[in-house]
Amino acid sequence: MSNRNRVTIREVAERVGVHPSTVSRVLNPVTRGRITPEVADKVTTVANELGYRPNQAARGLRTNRSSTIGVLIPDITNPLFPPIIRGIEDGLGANGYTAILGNTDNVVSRETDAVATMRARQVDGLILATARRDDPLIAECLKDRLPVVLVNRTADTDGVSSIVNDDVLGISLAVRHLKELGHRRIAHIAGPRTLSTGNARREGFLSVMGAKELLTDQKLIAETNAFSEDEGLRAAAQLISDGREFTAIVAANDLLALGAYEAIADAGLSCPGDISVTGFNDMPFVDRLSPPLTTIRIPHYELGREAARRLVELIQTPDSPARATTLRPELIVRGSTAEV
Amino acid sequence: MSNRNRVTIREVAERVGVHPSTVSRVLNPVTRGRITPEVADKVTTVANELGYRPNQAARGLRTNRSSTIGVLIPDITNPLFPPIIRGIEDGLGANGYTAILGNTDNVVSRETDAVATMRARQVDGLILATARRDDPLIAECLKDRLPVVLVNRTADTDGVSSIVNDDVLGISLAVRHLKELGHRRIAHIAGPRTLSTGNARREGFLSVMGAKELLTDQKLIAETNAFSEDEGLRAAAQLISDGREFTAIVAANDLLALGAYEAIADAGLSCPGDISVTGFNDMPFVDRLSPPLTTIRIPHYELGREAARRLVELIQTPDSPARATTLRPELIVRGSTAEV
DNA sequence: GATATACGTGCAATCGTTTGCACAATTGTT
DNA sequence: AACAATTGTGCAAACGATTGCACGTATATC
Repeated sequence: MSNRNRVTIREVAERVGVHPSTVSRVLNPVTRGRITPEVADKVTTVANELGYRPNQAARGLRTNRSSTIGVLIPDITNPLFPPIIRGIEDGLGANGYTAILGNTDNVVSRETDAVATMRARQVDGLILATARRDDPLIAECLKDRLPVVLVNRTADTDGVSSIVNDDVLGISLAVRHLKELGHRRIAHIAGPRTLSTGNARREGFLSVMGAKELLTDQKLIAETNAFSEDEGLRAAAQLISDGREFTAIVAANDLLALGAYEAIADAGLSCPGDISVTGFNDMPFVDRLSPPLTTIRIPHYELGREAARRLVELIQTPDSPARATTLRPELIVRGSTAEV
Repeated sequence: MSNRNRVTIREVAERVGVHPSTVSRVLNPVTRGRITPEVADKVTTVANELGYRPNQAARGLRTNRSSTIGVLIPDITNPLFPPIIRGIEDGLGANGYTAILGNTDNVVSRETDAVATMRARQVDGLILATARRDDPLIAECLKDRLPVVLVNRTADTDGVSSIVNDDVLGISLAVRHLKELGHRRIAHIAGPRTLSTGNARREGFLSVMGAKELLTDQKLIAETNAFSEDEGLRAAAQLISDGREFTAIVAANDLLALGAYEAIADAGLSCPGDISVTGFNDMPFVDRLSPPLTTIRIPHYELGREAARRLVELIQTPDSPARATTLRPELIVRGSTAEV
């Protein structure tokens, strides 16, 4: 359609009686100073009158920048991600960038695919919430000098900036809380080791239990393949049926904790009467469960916001050194934990 | 950066020994038929070898299309929207389009703002989940012949396509269910009249109650200013304190129903023992509340998917007539409703 | 076998901005 | 007062893809 956003820089120039390049310079904050204020004023008023909006495609073609950032997440439907995305979009928007989203469903091929289409769209950078610990995509982006920031998860590759929650601290908050309630034998439902969050929380649990000289016992750690309710149920059921003694479960994630709720009920036990449970993430509505879930609140919005900030910084200063930022989580005590 | 996505159509052409325009024609499905299969094969293989990806900015500049769609939602953090967005993105992606999101927080100025930046980015169309019943933005887009589809909400403006849930049917499912349980005096916590969902559900309630010859009573409808838990609490508390007799509440939305839960508890009553409650939306985790919420499930993903499909159709056939599509909701019976 | 038609490909203009270079006008220097 | 330095603006060439037009060759028509 021809009349859609039709006012160009040339029309503005003609109306004012100057050359298009002058208009361009006026509209670019960096070069505005080089133009006589009088002319500049005239240009800006006419531009506003006509409702001029620079054509991003033309600009992008010339400058090889798109003011667009690709954001990869596993699945927007997972309640973990909306606040992160919101933080990212707010942070990018404040700097004139726009995000385009890609859902990967944790499928590697969809991830490479999404990155390819995003790069075809000349994204100026990438924010990845999908990183696996050994993600080849990251190295590739670094090689091509495409700015990348990891959020929520980190990777083993170095040279890449990441913004993550302090998982070790989070786990230690949970363990300390349980310890204060008198718990000594504490089990852990661990997340997948291939994900940095699963790994870090697992390591955190081991080290905290050791450091605090509480009882750490390999048999009290149940492994899972995914952060899902089903896996939580399976893992907790196994812990219970193994007959090991424990009075509390630290789950690596709220969904795993929900699964644990079910397993406990299935075994005819009660939470927190027989077994206390803690989660991780503080997802929406876990305060409405029965019992309301004691969990670790992650500053998701800030995670996203900080990732955006960091990426913009990286675009403006391409060779600034990689930095791993951790944000502090918070213990939220509710009804799923009680004294022994 | 020069080496980022550096392979152009010209390089492919040189490698094959043909003119760039030939390469372009090969790569465009519409014009591929016009060139010798032999040459075409050579071009495609070389293009693949070199990993050629068309520069979207250049293409967009020339064709005045961006393959980008603007999606406006109130707040991605509201659990209602992620599945809709996912549906939209899947639907758009299947057709080569990419979505850019804008959160408006239901603030009018942010909405106009977001539309402006999106149009500067030459979006090929807009999907609005933010429409108020009298939204001037819609008329403006229609005037400028920018394809628009409304999703989840509809507007009074005509000439615009919309994909919404069948709210009247949804409410009637809830009412019929309650009637079958023996309820006769049923109250309604209505949503804001300025939103089509609030309005339609309210109208639906009135007509169904009338049609079913159950008792409709203006005093049994409590108005709210927003779809929020607080407003639900306030409205339900008022219904209760007014001393009107009723045995069930049909809430226009799950959050309002949650507020009703609180009001019922505050009044020392029990749900469903004293008062049955139904919600609307089937948000995540309402099955984990106590009592688990009986509610109306909206096909959110399909709503989004259908909106994307419709918009693509509208882009391809700009003058196809506007169509209002309603998708059928489903009654999900859980523990918050019981026999009188 | 001559002319008409179709076909495949090349040519070149174009989309709207940005930006290095050039040039004129102004100001400063001695 | 002559020359140098500075300043403000214009000029024109990109960026990479698409597409109407033209042209030469192969095929069809009689």
